[in-house]
Amino acid sequence: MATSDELQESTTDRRLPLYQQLKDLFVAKIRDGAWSDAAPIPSEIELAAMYGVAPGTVRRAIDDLVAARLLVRQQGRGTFVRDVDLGNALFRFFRFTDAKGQALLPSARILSRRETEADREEREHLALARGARVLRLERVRLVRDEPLLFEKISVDAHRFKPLARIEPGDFGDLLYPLYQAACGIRILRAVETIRFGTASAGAARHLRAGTGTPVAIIERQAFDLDEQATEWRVSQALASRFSYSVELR
Amino acid sequence: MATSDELQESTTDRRLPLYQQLKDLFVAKIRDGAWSDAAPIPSEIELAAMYGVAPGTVRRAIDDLVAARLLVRQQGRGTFVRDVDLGNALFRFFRFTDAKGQALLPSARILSRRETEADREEREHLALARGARVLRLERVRLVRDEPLLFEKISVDAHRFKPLARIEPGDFGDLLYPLYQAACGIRILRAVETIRFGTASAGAARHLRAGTGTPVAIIERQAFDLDEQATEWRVSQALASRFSYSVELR
DNA sequence: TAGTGGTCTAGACCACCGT
DNA sequence: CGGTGGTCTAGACCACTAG
Repeated sequence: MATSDELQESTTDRRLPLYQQLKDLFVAKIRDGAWSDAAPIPSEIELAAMYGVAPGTVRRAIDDLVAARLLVRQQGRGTFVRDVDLGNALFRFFRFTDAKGQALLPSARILSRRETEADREEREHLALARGARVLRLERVRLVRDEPLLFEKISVDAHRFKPLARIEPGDFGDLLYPLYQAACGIRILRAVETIRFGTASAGAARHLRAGTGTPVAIIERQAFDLDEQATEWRVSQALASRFSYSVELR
Repeated sequence: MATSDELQESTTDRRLPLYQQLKDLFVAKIRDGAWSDAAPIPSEIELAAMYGVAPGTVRRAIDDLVAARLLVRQQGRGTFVRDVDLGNALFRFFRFTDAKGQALLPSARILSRRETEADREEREHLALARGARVLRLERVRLVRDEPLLFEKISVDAHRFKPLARIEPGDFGDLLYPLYQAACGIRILRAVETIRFGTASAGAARHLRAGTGTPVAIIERQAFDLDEQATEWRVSQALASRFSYSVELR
């Protein structure tokens, strides 16, 4: 059972505002799985009593984590750890659309999985040391059984060790829910860069086109809830069928 | 001088939470220019007294408008209407990068300005009635004096009437600050769609390339602070030099 | 009906800014 | 120094959910 000393004993910086310390503590609970999405987290009044702070202070911390998409409130029911699977998790990062701008619903097939030493580019984009090992995936994504996207995905082999023990056929269509379920890693944010080029031999084969066919190249660096660079992805899509939609705020 | 009756008399729905009504009222003040970026808005305590609510309620409303990028707080100084010009206004919507992913700093040159009847596409993307008139701009954006982007921009001629009286040479490099200064219209949000095609005759000429040269086509629909579709923009960029970066959350 | 989050109040004290 | 926003407290009552 948590006590009112837990805040004092935790590693959070005591010079920070109380609600910040609470946030750090709550994020740790989510990361470590102490709070799961199975049941509501303790009520605001309980949390206030646990940590010896006013309910308004707890509320402020929870507000921030709701804004950061880590928690969801449900009036009358409680506050829950956000389920990554839930709702439109797909369309948060998958921005491909048809010619009319309508979102596409893709499926996925893993082509290969291999552990190897990280190359220079991977070390750079995953903040790894020389000699570190990565897990590399190749994947196609299909819409109505037509290949739309060829992806090369790299992650830190050490952090993603559980992934080596799961059959690629059981990965499912979405990797981020898998990362969370199998490795306890939550992707919160990503940066994508789009440019145009010509298809590599591998991409061309899997996209059923000739080498040198025009493609859109999408590079993605994804970050987890500790802001650590966690996944590096380079995708190719046939330029002739490429359409990508994004909201700027 | 505002009185405590102003909330009751305003058009905001009185069934809404108080802080929501305050937000609506504050947004109206910003839209109408009653609050400008020249001086701080009234202090939280003053606002609470003006409208007969608790300071915490005012604070909640201001918090939301800060999150929506309409206001900025400055501890010890006051709260200010956000200056669109300020800081990185450019890079909020301009997502073009060099080959290394570094943001590019473009200038702009207006090529033409013309008022005409809206075509079907413009009516659709600007929510205009048949027969409505639009102001059409053509523009090139340059990086180090090299043309990077050819843009066709359409806005409601009626709402943007002041723009017809300003010399295009005086428009400056950024349109959204101009929209605000000249027309009191603030762009808050935009949706962009990227695809791949071949250059139109006009675009090719201004990008110094042949007709049919591969280009990236970027369509943008921009919305103002009332969520009204306000600007419709179709841009073309040489595919060979196109690079576009965006953060997904 | 009991318990949850949602709204709102009415203060206190602190950190920061300009004068 | 006085005034601003930043943090924090300690309640009240309402709206919603589940049993």
